[in-house]
Amino acid sequence: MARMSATDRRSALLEAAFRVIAAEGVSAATTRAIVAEAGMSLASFHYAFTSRDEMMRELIRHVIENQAVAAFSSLRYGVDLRTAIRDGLQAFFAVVVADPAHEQTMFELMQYSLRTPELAQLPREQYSGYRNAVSGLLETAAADTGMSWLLPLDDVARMVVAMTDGITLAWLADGDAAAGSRVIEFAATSIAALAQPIDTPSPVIALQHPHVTDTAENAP
Amino acid sequence: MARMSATDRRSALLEAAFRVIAAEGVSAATTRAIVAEAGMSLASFHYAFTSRDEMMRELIRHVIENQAVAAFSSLRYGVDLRTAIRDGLQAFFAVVVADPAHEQTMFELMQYSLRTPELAQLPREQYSGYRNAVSGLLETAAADTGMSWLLPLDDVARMVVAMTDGITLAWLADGDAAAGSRVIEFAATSIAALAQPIDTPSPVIALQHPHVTDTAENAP
DNA sequence: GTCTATAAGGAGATAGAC
DNA sequence: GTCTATCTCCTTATAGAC
Repeated sequence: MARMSATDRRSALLEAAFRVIAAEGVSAATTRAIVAEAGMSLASFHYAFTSRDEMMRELIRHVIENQAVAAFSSLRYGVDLRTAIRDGLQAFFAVVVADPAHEQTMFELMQYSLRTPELAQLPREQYSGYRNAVSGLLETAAADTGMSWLLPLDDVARMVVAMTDGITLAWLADGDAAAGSRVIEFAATSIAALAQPIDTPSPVIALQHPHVTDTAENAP
Repeated sequence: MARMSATDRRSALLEAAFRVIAAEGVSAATTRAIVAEAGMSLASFHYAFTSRDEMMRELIRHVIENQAVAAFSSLRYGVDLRTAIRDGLQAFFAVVVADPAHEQTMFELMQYSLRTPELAQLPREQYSGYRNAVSGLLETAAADTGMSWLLPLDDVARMVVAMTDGITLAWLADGDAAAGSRVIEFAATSIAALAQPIDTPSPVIALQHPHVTDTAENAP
């Protein structure tokens, strides 16, 4: 193999590892399978990384930082809030359906992190990142349509992330994309109902949320 | 080890396997780890099962058939629909929080199934089972409170299952149980809004669901 | 029927030639 | 720097004593 900088070799191996995992799962991502995918010799792997564990840590950190929530960004203007949310969710779902292995890999890497003590806090950062991205979009969407959220923005984002995860997982399980789209239609309505027109003088609290059960946090 | 019938030995090994997976993940569930957990010798494993693969198939079939959705069943009577749904969701979530390893194991076994060609159709049955169980509860809850669903019951169940999956996954990631409970409060309101009083003569379609995007099913 | 001992192969990691 | 060849460990599975 031609000479490559250590940095390039690391990148090439990380990309190869992701492809192997997407195609065959984490358990199939052996060092041998990864170097074969990257077209390198086995020794090159340990020249670039001190161990397979180190590579997995790097891979997970990388995918968490570079997660493409870009799908959401296709916000249309001049539509009502529900339509904006609906479009965003359907666009996200279309990306999932077009590349199911990618989302499945994200779930697998999350499981791997949760099972690896030194990586166990990464999913927390990952979900915090999801919520931040979604919060920004929700804020923009509400502002553009003259609405304001009746709940803390982060909680609305939590609900949106929960819906996308739930719909994605169900689709990975049963492959019924039409049903996923139907659920998105209802979900968009539900989420839009968590906002009210901004020019309403007296805040109308139409939602019931009498009390939140006291449940202690666990120690992840 | 004392004599055991082959059936008892299989059951004991399946339970031991589940415990090992719950504690350390699928990748740690080697035949050696499983027989150690069950207090047997390695040879006993292959006396009960022809291979580790066969044991995993049996384990997954078993957990899918015996999944405890019993948590939902704590339906209170004499309350409104939203409260009934809220109670059910909070009861489910309390079970998850009390035994996180169990839910994590269910997700891991689902991933394993999806990655194993001959088991790849099991998650479909699993989710169909979830929806059937939830549908029954939703039907009862609506009937008891004099309400009727504005959407196909199966679609409402889909939304409930998506919410529970999404909330569970987020909690496994970040351990914020209070946030999970808050989302449940909002979700219960949203889901209850998909029903209307049964004695309303003219059906009031309050929901917007203009059109469902045509998305073809994938081939799982 | 249940065990110990071992076969056969795949894994991560490294030595040492070039 | 990059390779081939190899070390060592751990895996599933089985042979054969009892």
